[in-house]
Amino acid sequence: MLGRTQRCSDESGLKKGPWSPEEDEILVEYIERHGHGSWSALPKVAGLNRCGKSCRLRWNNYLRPDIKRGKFSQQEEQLIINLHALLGNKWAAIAGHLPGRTDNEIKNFWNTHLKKKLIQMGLDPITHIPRSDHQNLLTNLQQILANASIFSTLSNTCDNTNNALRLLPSDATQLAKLHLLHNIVQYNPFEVLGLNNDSNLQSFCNGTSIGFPSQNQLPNLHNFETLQHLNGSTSVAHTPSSNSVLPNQVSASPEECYYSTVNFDCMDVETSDVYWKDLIE
DNA sequence: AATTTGTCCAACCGCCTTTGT
DNA sequence: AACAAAGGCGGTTGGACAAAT
Repeated sequence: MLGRTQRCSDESGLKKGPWSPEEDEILVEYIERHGHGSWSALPKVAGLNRCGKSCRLRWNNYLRPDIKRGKFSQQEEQLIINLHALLGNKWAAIAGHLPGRTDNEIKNFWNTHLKKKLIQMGLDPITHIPRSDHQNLLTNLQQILANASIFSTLSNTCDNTNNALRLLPSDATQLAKLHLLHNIVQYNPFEVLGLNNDSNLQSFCNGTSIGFPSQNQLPNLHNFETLQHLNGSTSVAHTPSSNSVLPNQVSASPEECYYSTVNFDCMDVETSDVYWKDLIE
């Protein structure tokens, strides 16, 4: 409805722009004493020449006592990337999982740091999957092969009690190849290869299908069940191939964790299966 | 030293949703 | 059910500052 929300700028004489220390003091003092109550009424009763919306923003993004300041930690960075892969640009929802951080702060951090980081890694910052345009194909290839190398190293040095995370070097290479194939054809490679049902996949794994690797050359697809399950059970708009077996989450730092299956091992309790399941439900 | 370019982030804008009448 | 007001959210902007030329 046109004009339903009165804009701050429409209200004559109300101050705009940066807040002065005096204004901050008035706002903080008022809210500490009375709570914010109705934001639209607050400026008048508190004695501020601002619109309510501006006061709410100032309080929520800057003056609130529980706001955490300073650099984002590696864990926070990782969490933002993973949450963004699941939720997209739902900054408020993402902020809900990072105590002390505001949606504005996270949004700014994403736009100035994380987005560029993903692009540098050859990943689409919206979908979190490798970019498939021609300009990025070679970058992708290099990236994927590098990933394969580090992934296999990581797999072999991982905690031996976690068998699900152990991959042979050839598995990692094979995974990289599949990943690349996925990029090129822009479809789920298992679908393209006719491996999207159990019996075909079984024959693929047994090496009875023509021209493809035998069982011991395949990555342990079981590792991706969690993500596959999550992708399949949500309507997240940013998951172009919802039944893809390839993970679409990336680590905050390439040198640390390459795929989310490994990330689960690197991250704290918040990244457990139950956590993610609850999150998207 | 002066100018240009790039980066960061607080704050604004406009749209959508929720709530109250 | 219809409407209006308020709250909430995501996209964008513009000014301050730093780095590069």
